Amino acid sequence: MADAVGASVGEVTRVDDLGEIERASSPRWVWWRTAEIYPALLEAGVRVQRCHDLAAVQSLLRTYEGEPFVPPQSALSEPAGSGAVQISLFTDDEAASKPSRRLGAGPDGDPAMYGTYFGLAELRRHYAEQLAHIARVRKAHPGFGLLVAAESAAGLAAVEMGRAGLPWSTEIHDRVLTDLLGPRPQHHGRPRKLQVLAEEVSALLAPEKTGPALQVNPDSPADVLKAFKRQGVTLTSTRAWELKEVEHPAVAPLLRYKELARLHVAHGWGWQDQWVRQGRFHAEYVPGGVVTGRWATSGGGALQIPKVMRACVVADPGYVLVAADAGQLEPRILAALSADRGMIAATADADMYTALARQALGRPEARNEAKIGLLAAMYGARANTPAMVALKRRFPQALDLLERAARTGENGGIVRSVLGRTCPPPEPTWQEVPPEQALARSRARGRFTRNFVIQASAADWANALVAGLRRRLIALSDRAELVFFQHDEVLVHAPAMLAEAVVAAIADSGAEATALVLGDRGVRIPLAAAPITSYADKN
DNA sequence: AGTCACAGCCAC
DNA sequence: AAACGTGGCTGTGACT
Repeated sequence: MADAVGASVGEVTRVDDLGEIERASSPRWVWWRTAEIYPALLEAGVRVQRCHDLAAVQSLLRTYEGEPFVPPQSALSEPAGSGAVQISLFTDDEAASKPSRRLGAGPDGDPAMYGTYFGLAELRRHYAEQLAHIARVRKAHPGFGLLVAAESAAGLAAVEMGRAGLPWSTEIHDRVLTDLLGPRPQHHGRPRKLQVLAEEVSALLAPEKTGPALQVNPDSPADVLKAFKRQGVTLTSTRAWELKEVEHPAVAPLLRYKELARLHVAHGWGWQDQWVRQGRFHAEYVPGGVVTGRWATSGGGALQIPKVMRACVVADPGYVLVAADAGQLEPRILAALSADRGMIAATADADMYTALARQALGRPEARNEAKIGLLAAMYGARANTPAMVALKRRFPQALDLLERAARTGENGGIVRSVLGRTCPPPEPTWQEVPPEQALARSRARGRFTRNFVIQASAADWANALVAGLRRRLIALSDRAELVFFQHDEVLVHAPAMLAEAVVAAIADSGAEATALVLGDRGVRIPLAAAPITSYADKN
């Protein structure tokens, strides 16, 4: 693989030379898409400190500046403090979908060594154009430069995380699955305990027939609805919360079946075969994969690991996992964005919801009402609970920010995160529907923009956290690795003797993210890091 | 045999 | 308690 990346145009730049340059000056490498280039560099042993991901930045700029310009896959580096641009170019024959010219055979006549002659000048022009655009955007949104840097850093962190993998004990995983489901079935098919539950459900819903074949397939909502109907129970869906309201002997085994079936199909042995190798769960992370700037994953479902499966995440012998999450990140972000003095004061409390309950409802024990009320306000609930009314009275500025974001969306406008990420505009034809649907669409758009300002700003903060933590971990040790990141929490796998240093690195990164993203607004975002052996031990 | 919308549940 | 934001993923069932 290393050979496939060491092509040249003009002056020769081999991957070894790239490593030399990186070690000597740690330039900001400029390239088209981190996910396409960086894995090969890591494979060749080159870890990069900084980059500018043109594709990622392009998508940040898209809602500010016209149509995207799509350059070929290439890379160049701009050494710090120098006007000269060192050029290297590496690509492989996956670039064949774009116009390319073969540069020559590799060491063994390997035809995989391709490159593009025309790409570099355009790439440099594109970079220059982006810098100019960024400078313009920064005049209105001073944080935008930070957003660009954090987004690019997140891309590097994501590739490194996917490569390192999350420590995953297949032994514990097998044990958890066997305890819950019975032994692994020989071929595919239901494990024993699932099969027993399925037969029980079927017998209770269709008692008139018996036999090896199921009369009711619990995986089929239509089947289940029909069966309940025959029993005189009318349901509008087979959702768990609706089934819980029903008194029928089949409900309990059906709910248990659904719970276990979910684990089996989504995180069972098949999942393990596909995604876990040599004790590591390797997922592919996609920073900015969500419109709000949150990360997504493609394959493996790393951002939806069920809580019961966290027991499978264990540190290697002699290592620890240092876990940290930002408690109640989104309401703290709301306090900062709105500069609501009462709500900012509440962020001093480790449990912000108790502080909100005390201030708005006069009862700290009403914590849960306050929590639900505020989350509902941030998500755009249709119903107005008493707690929401009380919150609005006590924290008018904060709730008003949400209302204004909603109005903007309802009117077809766009909103931005604190650092200047914009939400996508509505489709031009979004209101070309009957009037009653137009209103529903407008409301839905309002809920989206209402939530966007919070979720996207929280993602800004989290990306700044990841960028700072990555920088500190590189300085600390190659053996302290970021192995998991999920919206507002991080997991670092490190030698036990580095535990305290990692704890400090996380705390410092959190404080830095808060200062950089939210400025000096007096908002506190607690980020308590603690070394653990198993992810199940967190909190 | 592939594609797609939908239902439902997992995470935050 | 009810179904209100962002996603990924899987089986079903209708379709080509």
